[in-house]
Amino acid sequence: MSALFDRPVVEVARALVGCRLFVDGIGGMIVETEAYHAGDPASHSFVGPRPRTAAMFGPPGHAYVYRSYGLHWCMNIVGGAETAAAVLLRAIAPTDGIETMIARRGLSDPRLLCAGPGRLCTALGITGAMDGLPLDVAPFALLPREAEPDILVGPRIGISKAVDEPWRFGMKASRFLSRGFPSNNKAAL
DNA sequence: CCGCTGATAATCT
DNA sequence: GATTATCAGCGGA
Repeated sequence: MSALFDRPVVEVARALVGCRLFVDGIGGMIVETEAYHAGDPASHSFVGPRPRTAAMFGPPGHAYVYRSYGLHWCMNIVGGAETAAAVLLRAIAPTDGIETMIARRGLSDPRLLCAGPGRLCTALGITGAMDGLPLDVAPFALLPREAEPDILVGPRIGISKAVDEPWRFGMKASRFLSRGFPSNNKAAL
């Protein structure tokens, strides 16, 4: 498939920063990601295939959508050289359909519309009904980035295993990150 | 700015 | 019964 996904998932996560994602034309630029795969104790795919995680074991370029803490949806882009690899979308810089996002989110601060995995799914209208769907077919659209941005690197957020792996990536110039990065970010890789 | 807490349901022990 | 790849609201520093 796409050469984008034919590399270690950590590199896929880095390469997705700056790409653009739309659902029914609503979305913006991906500015924060995290990498997971089947050899990673923090990954949903670590314990092998389950009904919930079937999409992670499916083809690259598809969505893996799951419910988090009982109330939020979170979306991954499946892909990477490892088994059952996927990239969690943690933040998007909104560009298109901002009025719709404001209505769905119930607030107008543009910096908080898509700053977090649950928030961006609400803003873009992503639900479990989209689990497993291909991202190159409507309602989805995934566009390559135009230039390689400066990237921030840090440990992943909200996990209790493999907490020191520097597999979280962010766009340095973005004001739309879900949280800050460690100040001494050496582009480890 | 920071930390605490409740909400809520699939999955696991 | 406990845990979880979270968020919003609150109160205190």
